[in-house]
Amino acid sequence: MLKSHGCGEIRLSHVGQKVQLAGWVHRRRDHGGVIFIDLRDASGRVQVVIRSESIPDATKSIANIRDEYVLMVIGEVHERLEGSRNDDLPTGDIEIKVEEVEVLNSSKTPPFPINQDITITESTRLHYRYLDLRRDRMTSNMRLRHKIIKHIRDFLDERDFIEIETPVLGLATPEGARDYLVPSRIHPSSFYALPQSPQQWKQLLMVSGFERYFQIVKCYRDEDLRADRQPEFTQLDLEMSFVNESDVMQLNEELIISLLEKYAFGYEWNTSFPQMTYATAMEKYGTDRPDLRYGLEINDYSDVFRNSEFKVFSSAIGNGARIRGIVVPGGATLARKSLDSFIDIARQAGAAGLVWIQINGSGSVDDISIDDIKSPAAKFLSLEEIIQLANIANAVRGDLIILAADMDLITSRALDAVRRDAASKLELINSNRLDFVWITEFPLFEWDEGESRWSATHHLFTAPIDEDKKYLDSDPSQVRSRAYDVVCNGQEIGGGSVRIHSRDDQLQILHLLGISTEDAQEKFGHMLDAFEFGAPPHGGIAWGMDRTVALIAGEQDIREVIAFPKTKSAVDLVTGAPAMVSEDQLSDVHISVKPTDEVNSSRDISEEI
RNA sequence: GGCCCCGUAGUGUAGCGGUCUAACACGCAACCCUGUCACGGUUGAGAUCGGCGGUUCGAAUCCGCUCGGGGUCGCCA
Repeated sequence: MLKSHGCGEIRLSHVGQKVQLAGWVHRRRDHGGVIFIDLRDASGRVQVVIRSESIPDATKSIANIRDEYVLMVIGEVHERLEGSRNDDLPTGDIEIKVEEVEVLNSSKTPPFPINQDITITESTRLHYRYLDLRRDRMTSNMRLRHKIIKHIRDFLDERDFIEIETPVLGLATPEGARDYLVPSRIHPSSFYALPQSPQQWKQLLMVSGFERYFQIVKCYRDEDLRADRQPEFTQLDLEMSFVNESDVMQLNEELIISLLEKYAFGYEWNTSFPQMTYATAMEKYGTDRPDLRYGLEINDYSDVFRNSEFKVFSSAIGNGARIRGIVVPGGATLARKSLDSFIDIARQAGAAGLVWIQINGSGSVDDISIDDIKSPAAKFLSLEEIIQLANIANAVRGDLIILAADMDLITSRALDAVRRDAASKLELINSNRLDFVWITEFPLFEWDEGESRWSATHHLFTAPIDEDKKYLDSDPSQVRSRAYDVVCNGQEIGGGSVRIHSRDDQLQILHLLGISTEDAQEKFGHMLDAFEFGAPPHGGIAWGMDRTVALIAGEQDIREVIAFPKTKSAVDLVTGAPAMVSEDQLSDVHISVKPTDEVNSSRDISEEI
């Protein structure tokens, strides 16, 4: 080893010892005759002091040392002089008096500062990701990620789970996300698909009798990216036999809480997670991943307007719509601009518009006069209606009521969007909270307008709730599933279900999804066959590890907890992947590529960043 | 694929039709400095404003296209 200690390990107890350290120059302070260098390595930082008089022949080369140079130093640990300690540094009580210095490598001036936490353009960071990862923020995120993953492995190991690796090269499946394909060299015209998740393998492992399996594993989906979505991402995949939903939920709840207790500093959370049905979530929050850190619940105010003179509302109700809305406490002070932006947001979500009502003045809402009301619909609404509305809504003066009239699907989307925007505008979000909730009883199917057929909401191995099986033939929309999602602060971080384990039941679902027996046998024959050999009842869950780590790290973007993430257009800026390959490589895998006019020479920019 | 935001020295920003031969901070270079820790001081170099085209007497500033980054909808079982 080129070092006897880590820079960050040295303490008062080492005073008097001779140590050999190696690391990077984090910062230097050159005072002429004495140079202070904060030397950084993976363990932390320590101040080393170089006096020209103690190393006379190296004086010149030492003066040339710059940030990010790699040094090896030998010296004695000294207690710092009174008054020159640094309380911000764990090693701040001591310093190293250098006797020998060796420059192991020099460094160009980095493209962005390593020793400061400042905002840098995403593309520059990604291009020089190896330097970005030197920065404290990324270093601590990576270490946190490691700790979390290790904790999960230990936790599950203690509970008799075993981690089993499953294939990366697999069979493309219909349904679900677009697959990443890998051409086969040995079998012309045939392709593997990268796994969207090890779903089928883990179910087969249950048939094999392992009973408790998990895997921390990369999954791949060729879909468009988001701040919380990468084309390759990491799942904690887990499956258990002889369980029902509550067994899986309870175990995972324990796991999450044990993680939070250890790593989620500065946050508060519920010690047991509430459960909410999908129907309730949609009714109260307009979404299946509600953010419970604030109120602003959606309510139904149709009764107030059933016979209203305001035809926009009353006729909508006549056409089967409902009037739903939220009360924004203190919203009466919001400026017109904010109110207009709510309308924009609602329109983007597909609503025709919104009606907002601000209630001003003081005193009981029962004494509201028309002068207290500010609303574009003021002249269409009667005072009685507004008073009735305020009472039902528990609104007080100073509040804002936002109403939307449409079919539930539309009002849910619109009010969800407005609710989130209002919460952030009025700063109602307590950022110290982690509010977890289980969402249950999802619909098993959703109607796919584009393809005019039913598709699986969760995935096609999810079991229906027993009492709803009677609707499978008559009205699939009525069938609820035994699926559950873990949602935290408005973000889905995991989801799972109790699975189907009988061949007949599975075939029935496949048929309902429009998959013929023949296709079913071709694409899912292995599952159907396996179910005939004593498949145990089983269920499981998969968590988005990137999202989980980001949540605990307090990061909004999963890129911040992934060492080498891809850009929004799925490009790796470090290596430039994806890129064209040689004709030889293509011919090996029996592929000929369509000539493209604009064979992108788009990689040019990466050189000059 | 739709909509939206961003792109100015190495980095982060300012400038948003003429006074910009582009400003500020950090960084960088040189010199000075033996106790600093975002060290300090003096001096200096460095961008033609992502690219292309257009409007205009005149463009970093307006318009179009394009490239790149990001957000969002679709999509993501």
